[in-house]
Amino acid sequence: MTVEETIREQRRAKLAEIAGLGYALYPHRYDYSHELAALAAAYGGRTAEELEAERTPVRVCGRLVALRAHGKAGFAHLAQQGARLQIYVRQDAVPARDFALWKLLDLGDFIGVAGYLFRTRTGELTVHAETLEFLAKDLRPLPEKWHGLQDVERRYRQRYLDLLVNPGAREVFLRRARLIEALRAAFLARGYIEVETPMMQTLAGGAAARPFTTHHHALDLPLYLRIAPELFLKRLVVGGLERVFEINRNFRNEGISTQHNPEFTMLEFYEAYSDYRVLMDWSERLLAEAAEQVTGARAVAYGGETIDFGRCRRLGLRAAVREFWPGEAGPAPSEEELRDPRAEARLAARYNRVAREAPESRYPPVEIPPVAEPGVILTALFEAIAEPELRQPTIIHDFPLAVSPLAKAKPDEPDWVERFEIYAAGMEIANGYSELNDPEEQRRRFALQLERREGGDAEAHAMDEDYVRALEYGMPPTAGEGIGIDRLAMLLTDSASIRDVILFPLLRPREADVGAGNSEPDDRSAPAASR
RNA sequence: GAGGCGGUAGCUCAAUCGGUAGAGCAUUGCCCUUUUAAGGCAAGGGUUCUGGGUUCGAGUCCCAGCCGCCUCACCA
Repeated sequence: MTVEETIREQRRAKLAEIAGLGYALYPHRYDYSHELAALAAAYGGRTAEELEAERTPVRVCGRLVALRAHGKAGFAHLAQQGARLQIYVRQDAVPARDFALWKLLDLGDFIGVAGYLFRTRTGELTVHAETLEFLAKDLRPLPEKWHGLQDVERRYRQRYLDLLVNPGAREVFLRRARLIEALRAAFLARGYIEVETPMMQTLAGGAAARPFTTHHHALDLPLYLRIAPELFLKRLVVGGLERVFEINRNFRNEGISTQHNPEFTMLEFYEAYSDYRVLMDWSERLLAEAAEQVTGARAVAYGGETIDFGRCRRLGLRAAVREFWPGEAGPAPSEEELRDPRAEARLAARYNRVAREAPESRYPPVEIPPVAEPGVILTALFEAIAEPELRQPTIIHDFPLAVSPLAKAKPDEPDWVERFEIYAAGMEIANGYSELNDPEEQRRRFALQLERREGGDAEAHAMDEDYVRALEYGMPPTAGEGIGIDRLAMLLTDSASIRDVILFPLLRPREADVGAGNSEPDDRSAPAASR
């Protein structure tokens, strides 16, 4: 028998003994007078003398997270909602039955304690127990008490343990919750309404990505998990919901990395009668305020850097290529060169010669297709050269039309669109544009995508006839944007991996864990769905 | 998908050049009525990720596999 099995047997035996004392093993409730945090807030300032004079009666409950028995007495700490409180149990102050229970308690068990407040010799606010209730048993040993749970894999697979023993993990997810709360409040204050659009779609549109496929039995209908809510949200703008936002999951059937999880949370929003300039201004304020509300400051520490959301630089895409052009690849291209679509392949070739020689792949080579629409190669150059260098919050604006099938063209430059992306710490965290609302033009753009799709590009957009029809009913000038919540959460929690800000990131299931947690097989999901 | 690194007791970690797998916490027993990493005495606990191979001898070296992490590719 392993140590763990031994402990489980021992604790089951203790559970039987607890039953023998007459306690319910899984009672239904405990009526407490204070949550632990509230109790500390209310009485944390009282002196020992005041507490002694008041003898304030309290009823508290929580999980035992520290246990120091001293024979005929003992101390323990209860934990509840992240707060801790010490209790003091002595044989001559509690009923004999409760003291027998005390002797049978293990770390991890849940109990309720009624007693009065006092301060110990060392000054700690403590409940002097007068009665104990048994609430629930922990049959398995908790991870070690001061190193916590270090194994990264187990932290992800058994997040409950991570949350239980690593205070930092709890803080990350509290911050994530505060971030979403702050963003939601900001949109509601701006007159937006929150909506939910289909996660299962018959056609996965709104982004360039490979979708997951699924199937509806009753309708015998193949379905895709959405890669973006964009086309549905804009249908709502057509329908007169002129300021809408959605915070929800997108699913993209692509690689996993420190910045990519197959399901991720996106805040996407659209407002009528605005353009991308309005959204650039608004996004800047939104990010600064969110950073401040979540972390207390606009400048946040991230991986040894300080990312200051209080200042957001703006840079054209072409200007960014010029600014970060590697010196080894010769002089940076001129503005005119960058405006010339025919020069793109030549510039990329010049860059690639350096990229291939650069140490440690600092500069990844870019692909140069034999025929490319204007701006495609330039965008690839931008991503290779500039993106990793954009450490401070930066708005990159104006993108090639060829990589933006849903964005409105710039009036003075038909091959370019009114689009921007926001970068911080080398990551793309937002993408917005003036929405294309000309149905004929949209149909042409879809047709171009269709050609690419037929040419083997699995990520090219499909034709969405209903979306074009919606546009034909008329969509006001509109601007829209998506903000990657997970990546923003990474920045605001100083997390190096997206998995650290997603409670249950996707991992390959292990045989021992099949049927548990997020690796649950399909056939077991049916009863849950019918609840 | 490719490359690099890792997997030792329930947890956190050791183990020299290939030579008897250890420690702390946790667990069990005894003592202990103001401790807080409580303390003292004693005890139990190992498929060294899995399967092969080399060797007198493998946690250590070699091969294959599994899982994870990092980098790259794809992407947001």
